[in-house]
Amino acid sequence: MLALHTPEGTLADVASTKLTQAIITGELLQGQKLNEAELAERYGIGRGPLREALRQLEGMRLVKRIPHAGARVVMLDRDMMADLYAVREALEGMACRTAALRMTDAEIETLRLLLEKHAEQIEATDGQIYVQSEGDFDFHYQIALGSRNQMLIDLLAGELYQLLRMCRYRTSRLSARTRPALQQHRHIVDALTARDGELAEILMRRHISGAWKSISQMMDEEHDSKTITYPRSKTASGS
Amino acid sequence: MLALHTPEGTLADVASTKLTQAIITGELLQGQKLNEAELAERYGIGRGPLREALRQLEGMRLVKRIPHAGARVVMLDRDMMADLYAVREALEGMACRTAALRMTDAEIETLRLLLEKHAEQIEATDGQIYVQSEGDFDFHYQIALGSRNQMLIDLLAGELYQLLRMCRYRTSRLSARTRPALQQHRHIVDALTARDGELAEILMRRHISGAWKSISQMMDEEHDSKTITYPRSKTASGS
DNA sequence: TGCAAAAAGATTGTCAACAATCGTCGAGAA
DNA sequence: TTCTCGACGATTGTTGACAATCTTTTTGCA
Repeated sequence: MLALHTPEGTLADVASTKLTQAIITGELLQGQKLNEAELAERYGIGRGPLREALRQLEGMRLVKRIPHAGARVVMLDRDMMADLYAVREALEGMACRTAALRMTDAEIETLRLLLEKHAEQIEATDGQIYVQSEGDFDFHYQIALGSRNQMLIDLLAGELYQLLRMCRYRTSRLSARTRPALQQHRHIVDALTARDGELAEILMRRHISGAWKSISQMMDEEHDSKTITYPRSKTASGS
Repeated sequence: MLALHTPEGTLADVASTKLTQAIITGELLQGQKLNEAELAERYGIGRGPLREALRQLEGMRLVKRIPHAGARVVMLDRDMMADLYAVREALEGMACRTAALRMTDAEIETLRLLLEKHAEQIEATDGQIYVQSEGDFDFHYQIALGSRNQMLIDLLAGELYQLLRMCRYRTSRLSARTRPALQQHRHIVDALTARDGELAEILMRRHISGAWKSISQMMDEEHDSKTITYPRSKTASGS
């Protein structure tokens, strides 16, 4: 009983978790075709459970299935990321406003301590850790929990955050705004402490839209240097 | 080639659609155990596709699966409905604000015509149709489409609206606010026409939170008359 | 009589083979 | 040479049987 060989119960759920990880880390590339037989082989399971896992990932918007044509890893292009951040802003803004009313004093205090830990990590690694690590998600996740809205929690934790982590892996070395982000987090906690829901929402929305502006801008620059513009006309795309 | 016998391609997708309908209409009761073999028999398919359909419904939050214990229809209790309406308010408010900027004049005009059709139906049926029918969803769905945010559209159309329709079937005869609702819809279209995103958002949020207050209040009254309070103490609950 | 444990039954999870469908490659005609 | 049609191969969709797990019933003991 040293180590339970499967983190969750069924093979389909295990496969679902592993696939999620593989997609987020980029081990499975964006737009890549997912061959059922090959994946089943790789994870040592039958195609039945694997298909169930794919259906689950489809629900999380990590893969797109087309009947009789197979599943592909979702293409997280710029438009989709923009949509994602817009939805996230609305949802987390609401979470923050609600959390200001419903979180216990103890929970808010825990949040503040969490930020202190983050601050230490930032100093220790000179600004590297905060954004890259999952630490940032802890903060946002704790606030989602604080809203006491189970549907909102599921929505954020189950779907949006997976896509968001996928964004991060793609753009991790682009954005290095760890210190301003931490400062914004601190201000949010202050608003929560003051039980000022409206302010907390505004700060959270600004925090998220700021993050998007930063990422968006960095993508522009990256884009210009590489010039991977998608072919807008069909000028001999074959060769 | 008169009629394609299956609306969608795979059996799993067909089953998914049928199950969704069965759950929403209450043919499958809330909290009811879903026996795989029995359902597969009923729909004339194997258990494989049926299990995939269940996994898909789980993603839509219409059923809750527990490993090795089967799937049950979700319990749409009052708390969950409150959560649902809160999330919906945030999401549709955002959709409305964005739609005010992105919808074409033609689309807004179409919306207005839609409302006129609704008005006729209301007069013809003396206030019955509007809320009960899917007509209301058309309006909200069109605005979601107008946001041009695919993620938001999927979220609303694919998940929240199903649950919402489930609410309706449970509380359809409770709420009869068809005329005020139509009037609110008209004001929203006016705001869209004026391209006033902020006002459009406010009006939509008020519309939705008003709907929830109405439903919530009616549930209270229904509740009091029936007195189905959950047992708060264990006073011989067995008999 | 009441409780606990074990066996029986039912249900879910998994697999491997079969059928249906789609994409591709090549042959033939314009 | 290029387009179309048809056959082949590969992949997905589906099924039924088997294994693992949970639930219920029954039996034995205190």
